[in-house]
This record gives sequence, structure tokens and C-alpha cells, in this order.
Amino acid sequence: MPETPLTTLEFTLLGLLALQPRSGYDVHRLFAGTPLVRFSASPGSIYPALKRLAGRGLVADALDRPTEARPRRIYSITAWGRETLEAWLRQPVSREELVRQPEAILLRFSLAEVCLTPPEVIAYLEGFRRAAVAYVEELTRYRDEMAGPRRLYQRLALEHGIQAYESQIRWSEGAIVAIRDAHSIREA
Amino acid sequence: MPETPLTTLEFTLLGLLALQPRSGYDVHRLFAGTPLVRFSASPGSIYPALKRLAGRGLVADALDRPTEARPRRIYSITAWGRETLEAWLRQPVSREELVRQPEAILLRFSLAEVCLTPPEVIAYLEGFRRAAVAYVEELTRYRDEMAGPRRLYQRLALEHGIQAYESQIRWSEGAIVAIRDAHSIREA
DNA sequence: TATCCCATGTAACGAGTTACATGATTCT
DNA sequence: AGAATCATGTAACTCGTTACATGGGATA
Repeated sequence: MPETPLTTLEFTLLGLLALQPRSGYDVHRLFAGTPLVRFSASPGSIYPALKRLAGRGLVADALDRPTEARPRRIYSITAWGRETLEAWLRQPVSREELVRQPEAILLRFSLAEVCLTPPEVIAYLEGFRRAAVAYVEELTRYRDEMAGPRRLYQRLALEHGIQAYESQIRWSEGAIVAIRDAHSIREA
Repeated sequence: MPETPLTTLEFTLLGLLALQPRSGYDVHRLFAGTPLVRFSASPGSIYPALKRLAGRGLVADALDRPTEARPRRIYSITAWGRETLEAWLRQPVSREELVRQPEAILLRFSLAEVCLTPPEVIAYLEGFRRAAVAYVEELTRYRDEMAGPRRLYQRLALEHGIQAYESQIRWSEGAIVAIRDAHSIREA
């Protein structure tokens, strides 16, 4: 059992290694060249994180071309690492996470193919949707309690938040439909 | 001149103190009770950050009820602090920031009343909009280059990002109109 | 031969988190 | 009187950032 919960970056790495074994540099390039940049790209964070995962036995490292002076270190996920990853992927969206770590929600979703069945993914998205709906209500209540015309910019900023979550609600609905279509699942 | 650039939390505190002097506890409650939670709420981050700002001369602290054993420490922004804050508020949105620190963009906007004129705020939002449009194009290109039906979840996650930025574009357009209306500014 | 990019890291530093500590004030 | 909450902080820890270091292979 992990002493300390893994960081978002560590879970990201675990997920990427579950999809396929890679070297630290592979991961680095993947981060740098895709929208994953959001989750940080510097070698100074990636290499130590991989080493931490290896130290915990969540990933294994094997030396490519071990005879050469500068071998590549290829990381692959272990059974224990996969278990840890799956436990994380199965975590439903909480209000706390929606507010403080919204990126992690989408990250989990995008890695869902590692172990979740389509119905499980749909359930996850429905949980996400519910949480977003509840939070929009919260924000709306808060906005309506705000004083009238004063603080225009603050009100608009709040409005931005509301619209952002509403957009996420719409997206989750569309994603559920797309997944149902792709797997010919009838609505429950 | 600041040796190290301030963190987002420090700028947030600076902005809140520019609106009115407050104690650390006031700030703490404000964070805990509003959507500002996103920018962290623990006393363990707030008090040290305030102390750092005071150490740099960006805020001044005065003891409330100095005769008592446990006086409240009220922080207020200094002229130098206000200069620093204003320089930050005037920073236009960059692509880098849009991708890595999107919250900071809205934060600056919501504090704009500290010093920016309505036309300046509108210019800021137009810059935000331009950056978002460019990034949506980037993401769209990336999506279209992705392999066809494979990786459904990853494609949907990317779609989420695109829709999120599109929602921000719509918001910024609406916000510009709202500000024009409020100040009876004709379109440039 | 010199210079770039591949590929792997390390070191110093700073900031945020969690958890704890402390004493005053107000409520029950 | 005791409990909760106000109000202020500190300490330990960990992670991420920036910057630097290293050295082989490819390209000019």
C-alpha cells in the first residue's frame, strides 16, 4: 500500500506506461508535443517521478542496450502498478476534485481504456456530470446573492466559471452518447 | 525590483489587499467561502505568503488593538506593491499562460478594477480571445491529425479541451459587450 | 572538427500541503 | 465550566521548477 498518495503527475506517468513501456525521454517528448503539456514537461520533474515510481515497485525499469555506455532506461508498469492505477481510475468525481483538480478528472477519463468497460466509463461521466450540475447550482446561487451592479468584473468572472462548468456538462452528455454509439449500448 | 517573480497566490493576495486592507484570517475566510478556493485556502500557505510580501515591502502590516495579547495583524498594500500589482494586471495573455495557468488570466481580469480603465480591460479581453482562438485552431489541427476511430476516449478528451476554449471565446465576447454597455463605449 | 540534437540525469531552491500549536473569545 | 470557534501562526515534508551537467551520435 502506498504510504503517500501519488501525485497527478505520477498517475499520469503510470497511465502512459500502462498503455506502453517508454523511456523517460519518450515521456518527455510526449508531454512537450501534445496537449499533455498542461501536466508539466520538464525533465527535472519527469525523471525523478519515474524513479519514485520505480522505488515503490509500481514500475520496472530495464536497460536498453545494456552493453553501451549510455543505455536507455525503459520503464514498464508492474502488476502492482496496474492495480494502483486501476484503483485511481475507478474513483468517481468528487465535488472537491471538481473544484481543485479539474484536470485530473479528464486525465482519468482519457486513460480509462486501460481497464474500464464502456458502461463503467459512462457511469464515471454521469458522476462527473452530476457533480458539475450541482456545482453550477452552487455558483449560480452565489452569483444571485452578490450585490447588484457593483463589481462588474467580479460578476463576469463568476459568470465565466458558470459557463465553463455548463460547457463541461454539455460535453459529458455528448461524450456519453458517443460512447454508447461506438459500443451500441442502449440507454439504461 | 523583485528578485523572484511573485506566485499566483501572492498576486492574488496583493489584489485582495489592493481592494481593501485585511487580516490573514479575513483572507482565509474569503478563500474558504468563495469560488476563490481554487487558489488555495490553507492558513499554512496564506500566512507565510503575506509575510513574504511584507518582507519585500509590497504590503505593510499594522497591529490592530496593539495593547492586547493577541492583536490582529492587518495588511494593506503599499505604493510599491500597487505598482507591482499594476504591472502584472497589465500583462496581456500569452499562449504559454493560456495553456499552463488559465486561472491566472481570469484572476487578473477580476482584479482589473484596481487600476485598469474600461478600454484597457476590453483590450485585455480581446487579447485573451485572440489567444484562445489561436489555441483552438492548434487543438483542432491536432485532433484532425489523430488516427481515425481508435483511441475514442483520448479523442473525446481532446474534444473537451476544444469545447472548453470555445466556451471561453464566447464568454470573452459577451464580457466585452457587457463592459461596453455598462460604460456606454462605442465599438472601436 | 565543430556544432547541434539525442538522452539522461542532478542540484539548489522555493512554495504549498498537512498537521500541529497556542491563546483568546464566545456560546451552551 | 467546558466546548467550539476565532485568529494567528510554525514545522516537516515533498514536489516541481529552473538551471546546469554529461556524453554519445549525427550533421555541417
